[in-house]
Formats: sequence, structure tokens, C-alpha cells
Amino acid sequence: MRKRGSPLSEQLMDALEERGYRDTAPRRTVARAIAEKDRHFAAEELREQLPGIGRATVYRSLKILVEAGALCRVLLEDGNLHYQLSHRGHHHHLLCVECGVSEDLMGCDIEDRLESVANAHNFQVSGHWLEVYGRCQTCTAEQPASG
Amino acid sequence: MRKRGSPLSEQLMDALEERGYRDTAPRRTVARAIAEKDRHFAAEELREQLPGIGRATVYRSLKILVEAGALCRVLLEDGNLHYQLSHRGHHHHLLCVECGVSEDLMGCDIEDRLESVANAHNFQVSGHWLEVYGRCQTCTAEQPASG
DNA sequence: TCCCTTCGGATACAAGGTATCAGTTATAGA
DNA sequence: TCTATAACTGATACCTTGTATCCGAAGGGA
Repeated sequence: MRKRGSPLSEQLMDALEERGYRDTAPRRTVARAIAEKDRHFAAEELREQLPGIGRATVYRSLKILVEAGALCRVLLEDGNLHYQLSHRGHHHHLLCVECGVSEDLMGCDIEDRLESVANAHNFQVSGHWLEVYGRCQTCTAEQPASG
Repeated sequence: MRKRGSPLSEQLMDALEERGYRDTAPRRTVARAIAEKDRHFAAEELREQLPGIGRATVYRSLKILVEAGALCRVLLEDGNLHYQLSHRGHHHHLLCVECGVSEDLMGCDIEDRLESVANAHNFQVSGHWLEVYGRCQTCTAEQPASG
């Protein structure tokens, strides 16, 4: 009897239900709004878009979605924290400072590198946070020699 | 006629003066307090330690010290931002999640790696933010098999 | 010393997020 | 289906980490 959303928003709800969270209308609304985003977004931006949903509910939903691994946090170059859909496991982001688009960075050996460098410091790595800033292909093509 | 502090706090003041900032008593007090820190610290923590200095002054000093490259910002695993002395150029941190100690990570090829991986995505890298979390040698030795 | 600029401290404001709490709803079980 | 109850919601207050404003104070060159 579930009100259906996009496959993506269903995935978000599934992630929550797997963790024992209830299927409620406000969460569903939040999930649908997030599923429609094609890039990272600020919490406040999402909230403004959902005037019918309480502020606390939006923030709570974001928090549990991050915990559930369905969303990931993205640190912008200016220090602001954004959120972004995370379909996959651990990954990093290539963030375009021009247009704001982000690409996932996977299948690389950054992890192994880190591990070996850290081991040289007798350090046991348990996690890391990496964001890469730059310009995407499109923006580079449009303004090839800016700066 | 300058009231002398530790060599480290002098370095901080020098960094400010090089950038045209004046040598004032409150900045000197902040610099001395920072120089005594042996690890990363929160802005608020520093302020509490300096009740005679205005809040705005503490934050302003931190800001200009970061701009001058004498301090660097450290992103903790929980998303909190701390500050830390930065004697050298661009580097990363190995942060111990047990004791909070941090080691600088330099002389590695992470940059080159990033560059080449990003290039494979047709991405022009302009910057990045990397923090590595784990356990330092001491903490690993004390609790070899925790977790 | 004068004068101008920078600085400092108090304070208000802001962004982004959390805690509290009373009322509501989802869901398991009878 | 009804009920009990735990989880949830929204309003709101509060917190944290800063930034902006404003006015008096101080640095520092002429």
C-alpha cells in the first residue's frame, strides 16, 4: 500500500527500512526530493524546497540517510557541507568549481597508496576524507585558458 | 621593544607582519597560546583559554593566521573543524582517532596519483582536501587488537 | 605630537545543525 | 479491526562556529 516514488527514492526508503526506520510520509517526501537532485545540495536548500516538512525532520532524515550509506556528505572548497546521493560504496568526488557538477572517483589505487604511506609512519588507517576540486571536461572546453 | 615569546610564537607573529598585519598585544597572546599547543584544537577551545581576549579577536586571528599559511585547518572525522600549526607548505594529516595526535604527511605521491586519476576523467585538478584517520603507533601498541 | 589607519572588544547576527517536548502515526499483536 | 506503544513529526528553543558592525583605543609614520 506504499505510495510509489521513483526507483531512486524507493532505494532511499529501502535503505532506511533495512535499518529499522519506519516508512512515513515526510521521509518519503524528503526521499523523493533528494532523488530528483542531479548534484550535491545543501541541507537548507532541500528544506526550502519542502515547506510542508519541518526543519528538524529534514535534518533528521539527512542524518539517518547518511548513516545508512544512501547519502554522502561532500565538503566544498569553501568549507560548506553538502549532501549527495551515494549509490555505491566508498568513493571520492571530483568537484567542478565552475559548474558544481561532481563525478565519483572509484576504481583507483588511492586507498592502497594512503595505506602504504601511512604504514611508513606506523599509522593504522581506519578511514579518510578526500575531495578533489577542479574543472570538469565541459567547463575546461568552454574556457580553455582561463586563470 | 617587542615582548618576546617562544620561537614558535615569534614565527606566527612574523608571518602576520610579513603580510602587513600589526604586532599587537592581543595577537601576541593568541600566538603564544597557539604555539603551546601540541596538537590540533578547536577555535572555541582556544577562546576559552584566553578569557581576556575578545571572541572576535580570537576568530580574526585564526583567520588571518590560516591565510598567512602559519596555521592549517584540520577536518575531523565527525565533520568538526580544528586548527593546527603549519610550519611547512602543502601537506596532509594523519589523525589518530584515539589520542587526537596528528602527523604531517609529506613527500608522498598522492598529488601525482590524484592528478593522473582525475585526468582519466578529463578533469583538471586545481586543489584537494585530504585527511586520513586511524591510530598512531602508540595507540596501536597499547591496544593491539581492539575493535 | 598629530593624524590616519588598523585594531579590539562588545554585541548582534547568521548558518547549519541538535535537543526538547507534546501531539500524531506506523505497526505489531490481540 | 482495534489497541497499545514505540517511533515519528513539527514547533521551537538552543547550540556551535563563525562573521559583520560599530565605536573607542592604539600603532606608527611624518
